[in-house]
Amino acid sequence: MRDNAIKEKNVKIPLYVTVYETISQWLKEGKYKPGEKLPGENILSEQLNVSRGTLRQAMLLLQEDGFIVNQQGRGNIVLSNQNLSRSGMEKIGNPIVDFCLQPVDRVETTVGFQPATQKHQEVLKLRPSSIVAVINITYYSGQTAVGFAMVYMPYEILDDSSVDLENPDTVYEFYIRLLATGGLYSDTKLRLGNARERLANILSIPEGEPFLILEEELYTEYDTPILSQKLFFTPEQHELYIKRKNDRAIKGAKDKQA
Amino acid sequence: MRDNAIKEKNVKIPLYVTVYETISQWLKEGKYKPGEKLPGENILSEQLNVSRGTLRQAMLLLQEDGFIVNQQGRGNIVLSNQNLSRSGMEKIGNPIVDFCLQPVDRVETTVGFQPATQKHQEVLKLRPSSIVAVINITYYSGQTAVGFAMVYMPYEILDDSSVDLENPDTVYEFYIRLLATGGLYSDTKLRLGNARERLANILSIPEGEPFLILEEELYTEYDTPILSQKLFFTPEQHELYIKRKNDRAIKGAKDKQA
DNA sequence: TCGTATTTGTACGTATGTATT
DNA sequence: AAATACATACGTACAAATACG
Repeated sequence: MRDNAIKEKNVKIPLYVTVYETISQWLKEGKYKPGEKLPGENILSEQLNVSRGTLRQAMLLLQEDGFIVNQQGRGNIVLSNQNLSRSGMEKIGNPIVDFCLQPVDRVETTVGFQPATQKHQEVLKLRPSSIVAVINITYYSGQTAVGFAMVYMPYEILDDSSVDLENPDTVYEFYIRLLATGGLYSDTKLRLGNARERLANILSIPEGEPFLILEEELYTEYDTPILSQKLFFTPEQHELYIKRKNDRAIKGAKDKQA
Repeated sequence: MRDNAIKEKNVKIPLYVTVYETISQWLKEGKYKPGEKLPGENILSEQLNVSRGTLRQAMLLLQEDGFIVNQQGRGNIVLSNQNLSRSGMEKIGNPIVDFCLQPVDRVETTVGFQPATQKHQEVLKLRPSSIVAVINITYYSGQTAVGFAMVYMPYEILDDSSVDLENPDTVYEFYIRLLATGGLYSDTKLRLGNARERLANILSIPEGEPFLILEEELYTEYDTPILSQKLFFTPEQHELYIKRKNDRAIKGAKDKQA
């Protein structure tokens, strides 16, 4: 395998990723069933012609994906948890679409620009003279609106990306691709609100009816703010899923609270 | 430092954890400020008298905690993000208490037992003859109830833990400690419900008023179910926070979707 | 119950590749 | 183009936890 990796075109895929893909393939094929133990790391690494260190990097990935757990002295055990279930709110995505009980089959997008308000300057770390793109999106399932989004983004981000700002659909595409970008994180707040006139109209629900509000800011891994948005959606048509998880206690560490 | 690690009492703390603690201490003290680069890995490892591999294990922990990011060719950059903000719904905890706008100053707990229903048998992977502990908890802020929890747990778990089953307060303590245990994960569903008579009474809200319902099952890292619970809480008094995060793209991997 | 074998965890060292400055 | 810095990969050795006879 080491030789293959060298010959392999010029698409530098790390060896441990290849190993990860090989083993996860095995698991999907049922070569090792849930509850079983994988062969020892020494054996596996020999079989795959990689060093044990490289194999262990692959094992780490397999663990993160919930394919296996490992325990010192026991081995690497396959989980049932082929965790096919769709990912939940713990990942960045589009909750209005992802968790809608009805299929969302149409969106309406409008794009506008305005000078950054005081709040935008703070949240998006912009200078006073900056321009902010305002994207409003209404989501429909059939004839009924199931959600509404107000997205604020520094103009520069859209500009740099060579999106056709005249075409709302391309802007929407860009927004969706942005949400799927790796290495982002958010601070998100979820609460319940009561429909005032405007939103009650958009979502076609009676005034005063409750609906869900999600407010969040998105950042890159370097802490650069890239987007601030406010989502409104109907509680009747949405069920949110979350996969919650506790940190695994660091073995030997007394206290990770500090 | 290698010598120290050997002499160090007999509390086997891995060296890389010690290194992690040292560096995170430096960052808290401001030895390196946000935006700055840490010294190179070779230099750092020499300074700390550890191998570069060990240092890199510590760096991994620092990244997971959001202290630094690193980029090939640039270096390890300190983030502003001293991530002091309390953790959100992405971690297992007690949302009724954690996200209540008012301080929760009193809980009332009742404990009962019943044979496992069909649903419990499925969810908690129990045999038909099993017994399930039913824990009901009402949370108060002053005189008003802000939340209510129905917790179902296999009797064996409580039994093994030598909890005084006659004393609801100890059972509550045990439940709270359980939630803080490392290595757990959950499947959680969040939706909105309308108060029927019983809950409307408990939460002292008008019948028909909306409130939040959180249903979840908790598992150990070995996929063993340990608890199933249903939480009800008032939307007016709660704001949920979530830190959402996208997987970091694996460098060189074409497609992790598979 | 007690060793012994097995299996993962930690730590070192070295070499080379690749991205950024 | 060269220097710097992180990324990958190999190999070795021993420690610690678990399983087993």
